[in-house]
Amino acid sequence: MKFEAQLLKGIAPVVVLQILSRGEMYGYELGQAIERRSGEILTLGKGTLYPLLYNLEAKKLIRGRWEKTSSDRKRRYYSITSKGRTLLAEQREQLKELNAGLKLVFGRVLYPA
Amino acid sequence: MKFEAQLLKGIAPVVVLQILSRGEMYGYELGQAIERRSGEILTLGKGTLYPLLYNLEAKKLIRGRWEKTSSDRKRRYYSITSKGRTLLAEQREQLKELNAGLKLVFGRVLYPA
DNA sequence: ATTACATAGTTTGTATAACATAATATTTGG
DNA sequence: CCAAATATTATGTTATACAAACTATGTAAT
Repeated sequence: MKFEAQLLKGIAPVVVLQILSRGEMYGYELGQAIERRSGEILTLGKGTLYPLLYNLEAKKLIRGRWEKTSSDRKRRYYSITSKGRTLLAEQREQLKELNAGLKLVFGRVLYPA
Repeated sequence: MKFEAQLLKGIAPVVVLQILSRGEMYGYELGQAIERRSGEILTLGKGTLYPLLYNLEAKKLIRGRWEKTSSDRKRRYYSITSKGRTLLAEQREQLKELNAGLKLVFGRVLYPA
């Protein structure tokens, strides 16, 4: 689906960026937050979430730092970068457009009056 | 993203089923219809659309038949099956749910009051 | 008439998203 | 002490969506 498909397949990264835009978080916490903040509708398996985080970090959209809790429990905290914020803003625009397109196709069925 | 991801990656099939639910169409026509009915927002490349149609037909969600126009121009017309309608109804429900989840995550940013 | 463009469909190869699963290791509750 | 929850890493699989190349016909313009 043209550039919109990129967004569709890329819905997970946008959600991650959106959640991180509110503040720093570590992977496991982020996974929980996605579930909680979406009303238990969105869920990212760890096999999806962690590789995604590595990928976003490699692209410099987020930045990670290690922290040790009481006695050696290691956590990697991620925060969104300015590059990440820029992309997030763009993707939200595209999400809006996609929404408009779906609304046209599915009409009242999907978006009741 | 759990079962929702299936839907996300599977947005193309749902769109195809939705459009076909209004009446029979052939591949090329369907491609045009998707663009037109989505306000030029959604686009399926032929490298995506045709293989998708073969796949949907193999799953008996749509049914195809050949037709020849004036002088040997061949077209394959597709219509949705009852199995396809059942799936479409289910997927629309999931699309609705997904929408609810995204609304919670992105709030006013994406869905202005 | 020839060129060019739109129509119509098939096929191949590629990138990568999302997933399940297994492995490793720590913390907390019963 | 054992089980469950926490926390991260790594491997392998499936399927999407895509571009691009290919075949072929219909039509409009030059």
